Amino acid sequence: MAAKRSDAESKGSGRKSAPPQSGQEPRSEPSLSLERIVATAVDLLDAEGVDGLKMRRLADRLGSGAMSLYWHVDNKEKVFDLALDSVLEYRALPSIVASEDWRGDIVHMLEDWRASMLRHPWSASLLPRRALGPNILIRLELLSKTLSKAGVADADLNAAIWSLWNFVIGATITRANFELSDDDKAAAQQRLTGLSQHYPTIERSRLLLDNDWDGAFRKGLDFLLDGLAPRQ
Amino acid sequence: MAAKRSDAESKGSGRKSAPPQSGQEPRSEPSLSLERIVATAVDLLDAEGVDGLKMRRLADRLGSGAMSLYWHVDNKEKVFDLALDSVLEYRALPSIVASEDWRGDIVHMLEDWRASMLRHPWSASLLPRRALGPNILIRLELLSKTLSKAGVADADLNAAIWSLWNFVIGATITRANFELSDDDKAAAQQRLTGLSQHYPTIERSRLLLDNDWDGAFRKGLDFLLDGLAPRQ
DNA sequence: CGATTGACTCGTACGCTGTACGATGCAACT
DNA sequence: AGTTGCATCGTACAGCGTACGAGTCAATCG
Repeated sequence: MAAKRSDAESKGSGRKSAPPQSGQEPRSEPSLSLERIVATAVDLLDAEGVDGLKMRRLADRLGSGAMSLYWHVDNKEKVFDLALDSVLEYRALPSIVASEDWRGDIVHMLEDWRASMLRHPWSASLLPRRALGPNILIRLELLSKTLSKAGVADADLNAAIWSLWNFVIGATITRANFELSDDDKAAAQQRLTGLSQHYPTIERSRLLLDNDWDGAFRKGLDFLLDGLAPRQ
Repeated sequence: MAAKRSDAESKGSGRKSAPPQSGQEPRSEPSLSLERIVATAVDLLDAEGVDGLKMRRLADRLGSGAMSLYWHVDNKEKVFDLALDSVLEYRALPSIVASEDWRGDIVHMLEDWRASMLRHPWSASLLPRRALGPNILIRLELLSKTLSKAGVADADLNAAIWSLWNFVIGATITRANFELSDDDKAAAQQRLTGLSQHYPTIERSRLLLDNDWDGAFRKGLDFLLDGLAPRQ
């Protein structure tokens, strides 16, 4: 019977109960809400990783029964979608609309993007496999507008955007997952040393150990941007 | 009691029964083997995706009971590791050792890498989250050696390798997942059209629809390689 | 030769998962 | 007072990974 919620659009809004007009509480707020569920899901994901998000555990944290969540959310998949997009919000610099420094604008947005995902290491691997939420679309729109302004030809525009997307995604996923397992890294290098006749070069350069992710990200980004629209 | 198998090293080998010396079968071959399990797992993954790989279903395909698999394999995770690495094998061009065309060698290897993963769309998203198997290490070794030969400074070598890694990973994951859902893409673009006041630029360029993945990959790769070691 | 061993397979069972279904409570409106 | 609709929860079910122990069969040993 009950028609369920299922706002469909975006993550927020939807609370319908009007604020109290007079002094006292007219209705006790429902204890659950989409916002609270999503925020708690993010916390749980941060703490336990993708595999650690279980509906029962999420409900426990919220102090509710597992099935209560399904009033606010269609299924577990949607929880991932909402948690993901909620983490990707971007407030563009106010300067950005009229900025002459298109390159700085792009670098700022992409570094913020990467930083946001690294703050929630589960998010990067989720992003390419799920629907594009509004927050990520805003970033793409900004990218498109800025590159266009920078003089990238219309014919190259989409390729340019996807190149930057690919680079950011790849860099962040890799960084997030390597970061989580220092022991494994050491073990891998150890194993490498034992097999140094097979992999002499990467063994010598200690590829698996001392990698300057942040530096490599900036460098690669510069290479890419140079190629896309050479600095004059 | 039984000490189990658990070869630990690599994917292959391990079969111990000697071939028949005389005319007739000396022992009936065990019906299961690591090779057969891994090959069947790859098939199942190709057909049903990551979520479709269940131990029981894998056993069904092999005509065995589910628990028989655990004699050959520690757990389900290991099945993923083995399937993944088995799909990343690379036979370098024989020319490559002495080749002067370092750029061609790298492009060839990276395009082959990407093509291998696209043939098994589940593999790309798995790669950055799992241990580095021997086949992927061979590719990294080749990359390192070739870039070194191309004149990349030792100090930049690791950054260069990871930049290429990031780009290939990101491009392949994105392509593999977008490729799987044409309907979703159309729906997204549809939704975009409805909201064109929010995303005018990407709506106009039809970013979500007509994207030349292969072309964008080649372009981005060229930009990156230009930046890493400019053509003389 | 019978007894033993080790490689290999499988049936059963347990705890955990996502979620369908229906019952319940409660505020607001008719 | 009765009805409606929002919100919550208990129970139940099918399916999952896999621990455990029993079973089979060839090779080996005494």
